[in-house]
Amino acid sequence: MKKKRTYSKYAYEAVLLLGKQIKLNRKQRKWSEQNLADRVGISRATLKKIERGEMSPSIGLVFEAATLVGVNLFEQDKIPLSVSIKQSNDKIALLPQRIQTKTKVLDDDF
Amino acid sequence: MKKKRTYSKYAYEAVLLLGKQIKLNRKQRKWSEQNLADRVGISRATLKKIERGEMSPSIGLVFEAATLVGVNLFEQDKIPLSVSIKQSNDKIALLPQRIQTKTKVLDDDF
DNA sequence: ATTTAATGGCTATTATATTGGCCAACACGG
DNA sequence: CCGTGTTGGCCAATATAATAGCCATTAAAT
Repeated sequence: MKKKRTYSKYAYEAVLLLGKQIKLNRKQRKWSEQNLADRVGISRATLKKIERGEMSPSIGLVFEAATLVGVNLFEQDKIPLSVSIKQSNDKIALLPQRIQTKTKVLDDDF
Repeated sequence: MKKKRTYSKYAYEAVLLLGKQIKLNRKQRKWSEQNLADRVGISRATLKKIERGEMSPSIGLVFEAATLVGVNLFEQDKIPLSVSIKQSNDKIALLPQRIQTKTKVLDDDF
């Protein structure tokens, strides 16, 4: 029995778009599925899932495929990813390290 | 025995950046790990892998988490993803449906 | 028209992700 | 300072992804 998982429409579309972009770039480079799969180090079956926009493949494999065909993740162009990572780290450091939930029942003990 | 897989530096950084952004946005919303994990419908352990930037989680779960905390995938802002998907489709349609590899040995049979 | 290889779909097997649970450390608010 | 809940790490069990391999179809090149 399969566990059915639900995703938001936006997530579905984002994964699908990424897959399409990979397929497009692969074709523009005139690489066959098998060719790209070999470069990424995965099976052709998995690559097909990726290009089809399925939710199951690991993000590492998807991003690696995207990288190899030259799809711009984050379209930052200007800023290197390493810099963006550092910026995120800095912002995170400014926030409290732990979240506080007020589970405290104030006067709800009716 | 584990199979070791290699990824390009860019892919590593892209996954890591996405994880950082998710963590940052989660904290800005004052959601605990458990809170976000519940919303996504995954375990806290998996969410931690996502925020740590590990390559193994499925792209569906990562993108769903990103979506729920409001991380802009593709930062397109202007164009809806559905439109971008269509554009990709159109471009793909213009390309030959199959790739041709010239395996033909022309005069290399020395 | 013929040949070659790319693509799509399927299955069984193996590898790996995901889970749930537990523990320890500690940050935050009272 | 105390209590509570967050966070981080680890493990065994289970669910699922990834693989290899095969077959059928058909686009592309000769």
